[in-house]
Amino acid sequence: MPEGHSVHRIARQFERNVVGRVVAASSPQGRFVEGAAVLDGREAIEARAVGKQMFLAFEDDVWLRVHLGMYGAWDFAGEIVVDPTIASANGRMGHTNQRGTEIAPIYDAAGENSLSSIGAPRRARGRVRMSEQTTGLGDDGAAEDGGWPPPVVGQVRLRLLTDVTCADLRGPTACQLQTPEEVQATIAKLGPDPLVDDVTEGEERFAATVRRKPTAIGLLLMDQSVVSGIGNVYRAEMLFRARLNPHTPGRDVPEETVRELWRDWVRLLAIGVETGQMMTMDDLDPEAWRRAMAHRDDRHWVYHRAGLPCRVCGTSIVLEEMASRKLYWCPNCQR
DNA sequence: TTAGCATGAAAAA
DNA sequence: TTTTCCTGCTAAT
Repeated sequence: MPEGHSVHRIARQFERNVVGRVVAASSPQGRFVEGAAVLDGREAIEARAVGKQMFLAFEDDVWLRVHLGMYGAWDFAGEIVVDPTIASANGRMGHTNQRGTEIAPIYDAAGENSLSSIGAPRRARGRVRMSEQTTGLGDDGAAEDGGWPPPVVGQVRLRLLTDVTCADLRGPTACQLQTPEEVQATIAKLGPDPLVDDVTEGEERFAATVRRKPTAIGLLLMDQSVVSGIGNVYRAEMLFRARLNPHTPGRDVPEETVRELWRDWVRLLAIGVETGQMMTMDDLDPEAWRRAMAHRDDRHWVYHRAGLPCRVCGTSIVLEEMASRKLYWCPNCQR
């Protein structure tokens, strides 16, 4: 259930482990057999993330578009080259066994192969390891548990196998092949992404869009055509950080506040990509931060805190449905 | 064993 | 605005 930061990390993972290699593609689940057949035997050329979507380019202008939706996840196994920023993230956390980390080796029953999952928190357990040079990879012929390739577990829509890395995709909302033109069309529909677009131009686009809409800002932040990558957690947290009432029509939000929202997203996304965590209480002092991170439910200002006292004013955090998604906010701080 | 839930979005109405 | 789809975890039974 990734928001934008996770998708950028996934793309980074593909760049390090899959791009530049020929893949063996298959659809163990059977629901992407034709697409897998097209990809099979092609070299991956490029990985690109825009908002919550990832695009993987292969030889001969064949592109794979993946949107994980709420349930999707990529599981990596084998010799996984982990981005060095993960080390700094872990160092900052000060934990070796935290929950909620997006890249976490998981050991199978044999205790040999390591698996790493990015995307859904359901896989986010186990120890974070800095050096991912995995042991236990059998020779090419080995097909037993703990061997190579790893056994298929559960519903795997698409498996991309290189000589040393296995990437399994499960539960995506979208998984399709596209032409370069179709990729461009998909991207054209998306609002600015701070890690894709020039941040100054992005700010102008975002501000111009928001300032002419009568729609509630709480809806606009979730609208991927307005701004890319923000999901339900970041929405709630950003509105609180801006002390902004979610129901305020976009056109009524002061210009400077709109721009500050964009700059906050630029900041939060960068932190999220670097750490793999949705750090929205980044202004806490180190000790408070340590305490907050020790408990999964202490990480947010308002998200998932319905009925609990606001961290700033003590008012009970409100939970309401907005466009059939849960919205958390403080009616006192966010006027 | 089952029901309910989740960091999403497109189609249907 | 409501329904539908995608998957797996967890609390309740």
